[in-house]
Amino acid sequence: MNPDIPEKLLKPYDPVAEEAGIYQQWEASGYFTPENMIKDGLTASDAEAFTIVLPPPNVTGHLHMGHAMMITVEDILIRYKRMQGFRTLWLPGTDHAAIATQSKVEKEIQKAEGKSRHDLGREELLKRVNAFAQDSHDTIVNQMKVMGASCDWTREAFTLDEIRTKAVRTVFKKMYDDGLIYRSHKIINWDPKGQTTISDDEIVYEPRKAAMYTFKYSKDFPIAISTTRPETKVGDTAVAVHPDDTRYTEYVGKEYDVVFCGVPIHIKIITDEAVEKDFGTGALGVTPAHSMTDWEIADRHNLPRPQVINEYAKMMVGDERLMGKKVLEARETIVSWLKEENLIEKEEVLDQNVATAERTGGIIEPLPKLQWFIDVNKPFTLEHSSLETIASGSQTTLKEIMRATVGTGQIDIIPEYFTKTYFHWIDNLRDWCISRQIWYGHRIPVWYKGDEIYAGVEAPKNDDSGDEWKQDEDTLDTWFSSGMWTFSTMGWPEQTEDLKIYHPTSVIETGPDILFFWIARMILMTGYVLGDIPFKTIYLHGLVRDAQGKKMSKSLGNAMNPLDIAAKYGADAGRFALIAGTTPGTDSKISEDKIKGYKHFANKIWNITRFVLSNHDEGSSTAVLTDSDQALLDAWHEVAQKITTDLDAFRLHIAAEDMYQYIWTILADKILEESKLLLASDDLAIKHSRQKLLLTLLSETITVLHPFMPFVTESIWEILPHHDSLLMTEKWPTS
RNA sequence: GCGCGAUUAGCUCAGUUGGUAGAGCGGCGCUUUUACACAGCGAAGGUCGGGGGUUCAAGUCCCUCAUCGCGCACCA
Repeated sequence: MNPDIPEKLLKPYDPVAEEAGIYQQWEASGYFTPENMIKDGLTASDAEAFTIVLPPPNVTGHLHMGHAMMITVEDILIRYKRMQGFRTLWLPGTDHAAIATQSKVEKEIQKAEGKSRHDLGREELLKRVNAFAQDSHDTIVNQMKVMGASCDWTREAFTLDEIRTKAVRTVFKKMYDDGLIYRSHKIINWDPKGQTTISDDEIVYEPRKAAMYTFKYSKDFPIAISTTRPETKVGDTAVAVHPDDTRYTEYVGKEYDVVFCGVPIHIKIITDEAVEKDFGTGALGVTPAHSMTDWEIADRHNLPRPQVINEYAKMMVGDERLMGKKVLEARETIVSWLKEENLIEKEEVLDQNVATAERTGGIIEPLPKLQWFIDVNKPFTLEHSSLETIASGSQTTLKEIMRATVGTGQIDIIPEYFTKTYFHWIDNLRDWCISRQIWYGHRIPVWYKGDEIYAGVEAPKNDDSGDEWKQDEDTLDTWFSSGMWTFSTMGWPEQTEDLKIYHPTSVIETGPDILFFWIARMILMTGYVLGDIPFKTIYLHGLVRDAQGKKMSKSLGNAMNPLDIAAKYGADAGRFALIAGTTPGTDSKISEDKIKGYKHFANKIWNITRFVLSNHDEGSSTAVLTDSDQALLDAWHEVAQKITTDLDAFRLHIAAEDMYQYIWTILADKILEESKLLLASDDLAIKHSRQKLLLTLLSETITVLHPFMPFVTESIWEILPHHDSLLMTEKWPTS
């Protein structure tokens, strides 16, 4: 045995013993920061930039396998491009995640101390949330390092820090001045559990059985209506029928006064296209204040919109039977009243989707409220535009910006078929409600004094009049600040070098579940603020499911922690398992068996190294390859070229598979096996040629494998002869 | 209701522009041979969901049906 072989190479590969030390070396080198690569001549100073901003994980706890997938894909792309000589920046950060974080902390406090946020007060609650967020942040950063993420930690950002706050306020003011942000009293999605408004996208529909009652408001009322929510009927101001529905023509335009369970209501019979003739009786009891569709009908017919349900989902009209009752109790009361009065014509059970709040699970109660909105359809002038289909100085809308940039070659979505889903969403997009009645987040930068309103980056100065400016109590939807992530992370509104060099970013990589929440909003924000795209390619990975195909979740107890995987099988094995056999946009299953298989792969490479090094002679370095050895090297180069092509086309899974195949079945099973004979040859030319070939193949294969399995490859690199530098900064072997 | 995806070996999945079906895991048999039993060698295993069409040629393109999943809309 060659005496130069390090002790550790004689044993099976031990990832746990290697990985932490390797990461420290990388970090200490400073080469995650592209400027340091340039300073040391490892990247050309005029190299083209390649940038990814990390989708900031929510500071709500720790990372799960979905994050692990995201980090793996991004780190592969980043390490690949860095080795190819690009000026490569991976910019990390975390998201304060407003409602998600606050509701999590509120739950914990409620559980541990039995206190609500109102018992604590704004200041104390924020203190607690901040402490929790800091804790989560530290956990998350540690997890990312364990996974080998080569991000530039010197540039780390937080959606709620000082620089990002300035960016948020600057954009808010600009939109406000352009009339794109407006305050209006209109119907919104109210979450009675979280005591806040939420946007349409934060609603999750849950299928349920519901009783639908068909009845008349009173014995004398001519038309029967159907509803699953009789308690809202005290807020009705009209009955609408389809204009083509001849059954009710004689009543259209007439008005009726009735007393409905003690509440006097005034009903006008109207026609509206929104009504479906075939549903129920074909007549719709219009409750403007508590139904989105009905609100719009009321708009068209100028109907009154009395609010009858309050923010606690309790009745706010009627006598003692209704007033102050929860909606479900009120429903029972009204149903029994209808029965007593003999007004019910039909009672049936139907399937219905109940709107619930994504974060709290509360049942959404649509009600009118004074809130802030972004107008997605209002024309404005886009002063400076780099967008291909919108000229500088021309009129456009936010919706148009979102539409014009995708699918035109400026922004590509991978997989491509998600482009359709994206457009479908835009077609149905309504104004975006951005105010939230929670405390953790960016407070709305608007101040009030009497009838005066001031929107600005800083609070207005108080004068001597004694009246003080008061800031709006609400905070902004968390996606308002994450929508600015690609440029707020680079220091905007300052005109920084980073913005010039690294923006627009190259790739955004995330799950399809936040295509609308986040991706679309980044396109909106960046188009509006910079007149540019935020990224060129959207890479959507699929959901990571457990071995049975179930969604991983804490409550199911099937969640895997990336840290446990790394401790058991090594981060490399976990990374490889997340890529191999998966395809963008498609859900994948992962099991410990699969990960174990790739731990074996890491060990295989380790053993190949042992064989190559223990058969190596220094004298071989100047050897000339024999024709057959040269042919083997050429064959590898073809494989490497194909892997390069696949990486460029974001076919990471194919590249990974080819790498695995080549190393195991070609390099180990064939080349190493036949080498045993050749290395025993007395012909030094043959022997040295083979030695040189083996060392070359080993160096080059671990170089190409490095983006996928950075730890084991770096570990091997440092024990190969003549290598003082880090593999991480090595040049990619193909053009 | 509209749209999107999936359906390939026992299991998990690849298969880029149409050119004689692939991998991993598992199972089976053999092998302790200058790396590796976290291994090697070998064989087995698929009418690529059903049906129809285009083509010299279809897992791949078109139509249709079925099952599963997802998104959007409706949700009176």
